[in-house]
Amino acid sequence: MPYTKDHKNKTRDKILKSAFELFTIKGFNGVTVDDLMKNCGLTRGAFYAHFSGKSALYNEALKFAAYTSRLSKLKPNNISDKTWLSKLLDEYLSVEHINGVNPCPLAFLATDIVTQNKETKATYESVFQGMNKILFNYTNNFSSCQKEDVLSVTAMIIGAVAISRTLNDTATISTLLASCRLEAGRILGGV
Amino acid sequence: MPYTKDHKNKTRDKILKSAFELFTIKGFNGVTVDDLMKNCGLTRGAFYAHFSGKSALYNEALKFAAYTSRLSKLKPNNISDKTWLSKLLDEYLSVEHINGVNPCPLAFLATDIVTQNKETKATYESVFQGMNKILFNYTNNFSSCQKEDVLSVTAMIIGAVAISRTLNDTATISTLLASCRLEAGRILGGV
DNA sequence: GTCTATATTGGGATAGAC
DNA sequence: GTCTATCCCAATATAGAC
Repeated sequence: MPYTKDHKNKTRDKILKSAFELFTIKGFNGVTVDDLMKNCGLTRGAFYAHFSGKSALYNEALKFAAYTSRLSKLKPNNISDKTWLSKLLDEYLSVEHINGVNPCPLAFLATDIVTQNKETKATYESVFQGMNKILFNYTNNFSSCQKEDVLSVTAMIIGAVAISRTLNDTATISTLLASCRLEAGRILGGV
Repeated sequence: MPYTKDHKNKTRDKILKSAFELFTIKGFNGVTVDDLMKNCGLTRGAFYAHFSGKSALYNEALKFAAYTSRLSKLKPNNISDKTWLSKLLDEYLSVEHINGVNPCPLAFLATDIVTQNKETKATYESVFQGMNKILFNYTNNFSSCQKEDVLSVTAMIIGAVAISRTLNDTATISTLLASCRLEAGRILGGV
């Protein structure tokens, strides 16, 4: 066999990773299938052996990004929930994140989702619910904060990242991220 | 004169208003000049009598939206800063806003801005700074809250609106908006 | 200032060879 | 599974009439 199943899966993952990166930078309509495949060292024709079209790819890329995001990482056993949560917030509200290191799809694709089909919107919605569940679970052991409080923190940190990406002034970005880090920690119960 | 200067200005404003609406729904690359002009009852050719191109229009539409936004409204003299601020937060975090009534460009265009040129990004940045100044000014008389606190509130309410637009479940939207309204009021000093 | 017509470019998707 | 070649449609922008 010239092309094994393993090879196909690797190619598929390469396309997904590359697609998500490009979508976060240029948006759905700013990315062409040609861009995408060139970015993987492949050509346009090969794309349709993996995905039915660009919309289906977008949905898959969103799932892929959520699955591999920093918030989905498992907490090591030797670390407390509180310490781990603090670390996650630090990473989420970091300049590295703004600059595109393992970007959170909720923040990087936010307004782009409005133009997508029902399936993709549903995926985004469930990723959002998942993020709230993850944060809430970590707060349970040491804090009395409610699900509603977590919702407001989620909105704040997603907003902070989304806005920071549009700004040019690095001082403003740093202040914005630091302010939200403080306030988020406070709302969640002294993190 | 068959076409007066006044007529041209009215047409220009009609294009700007219509353009901003379409951009918030479909994003920059999702809107064509043809869509735009049909939405105003005009044809494509006439567009270039008003704007040098789609990018220039986007920038102008952003300025237009900021200038006519609810946050830019002047406070009536017979209302206290605190009451007015409370009203602004209520409106900003309302279902009507999510559904597109006088939308805030900061929330509705957030990730779309990343793909724009320097001029448009600079406009967005100054609108963001303007929003923070407005909120901060209203808090001065009755609260000890700092500029940094206002920044975190701005991120939260922009994030809340941007996320709410992507969600399908109306219960989640209501809870999200209400939670952020409460938290934002608390951070700003009991509003 | 606004219209119709058109030049030109580019992208999504498919066909068929290897 | 991936390649090249091609079909088809759409979009930006301009030209020239009124």
